[in-house]
Amino acid sequence: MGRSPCCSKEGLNRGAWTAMEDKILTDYIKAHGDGKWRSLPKAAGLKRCGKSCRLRWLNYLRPDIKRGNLTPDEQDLIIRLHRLLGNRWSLIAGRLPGRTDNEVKNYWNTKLSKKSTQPKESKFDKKSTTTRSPCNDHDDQAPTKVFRTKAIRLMSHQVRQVMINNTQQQQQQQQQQQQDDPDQNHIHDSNYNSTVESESTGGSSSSFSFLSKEENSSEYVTGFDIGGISFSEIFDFNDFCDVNNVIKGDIIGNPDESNTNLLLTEELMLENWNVGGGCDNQANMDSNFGSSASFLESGQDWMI
DNA sequence: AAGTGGGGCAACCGCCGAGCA
DNA sequence: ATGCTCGGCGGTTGCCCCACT
Repeated sequence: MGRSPCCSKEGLNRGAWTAMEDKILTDYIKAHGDGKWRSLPKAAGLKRCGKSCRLRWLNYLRPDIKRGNLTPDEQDLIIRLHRLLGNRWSLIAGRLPGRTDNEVKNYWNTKLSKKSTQPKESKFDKKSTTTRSPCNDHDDQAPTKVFRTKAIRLMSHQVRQVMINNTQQQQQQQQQQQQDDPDQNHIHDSNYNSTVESESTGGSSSSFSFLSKEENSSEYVTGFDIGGISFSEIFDFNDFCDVNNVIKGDIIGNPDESNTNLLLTEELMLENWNVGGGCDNQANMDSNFGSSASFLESGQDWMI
């Protein structure tokens, strides 16, 4: 026996929403706010399942929904995030302001999956559950494996701030190297006391630290673990540059600022892809993006 | 003009984890 | 500790439209 349906389907409308239903739902949510999806249909006088109402609101009726074709930049970002995150559409959509997971998913399944190739699984995928790939083009490949989203979200409740430190010596080294070769990919963010060096410079051992919410301490802790998983297992410090790019542009940056930051991140990511050796470095790229996925998961929870 | 196949997209389905009693 | 409810997610389905024959 399967599980019981989320709500009785008897007497409920199904299929496409009418303009009247849309108006009722919109008016109700504007007046009372969303949430309480189970009771909402009855309260609003809709003959719809609560889940259906939620989906309709989130995917279509929300005022901040951005309609229309995805821009080339958005398409490109979807491809890259998909390589990083797998079929975790909600996370990908979360990086595309105004776009819904359903829209991203549909777009991927109908268009981008044909454009994008997935040469190999990322390191990140190894700890994942197995799901069936939605992409028929890859049916002959191993099933896509992805992390379950919520397991990682726990992390964001425990860790509230990311601090990235370098020793003074390292900073001096980097300054020196920057003078020697300004084209190299050094990244410095004084606001967050982070200086991270790209692997193209040889991969120095930049350190980074975290402040826990509980401790609320100014002491930085390195080499901590989360739920028995050492952070060093997730991050490859030598390859941290790419992770930092994501942090700089996407996490620490205000996600609501949308395209400016979004594109900035894209440029940084692309820059490192190129600097890091392009296609020859694909394995590392996948590794790095896999590592950064855990940051992406937590979204603005990382921000203070 | 009618039939057919494919693309695009909205909506549904079932599973999972969090929260709560 | 356990069971239930709820919200959220990814996978899948089915309808509509359009291009092509």
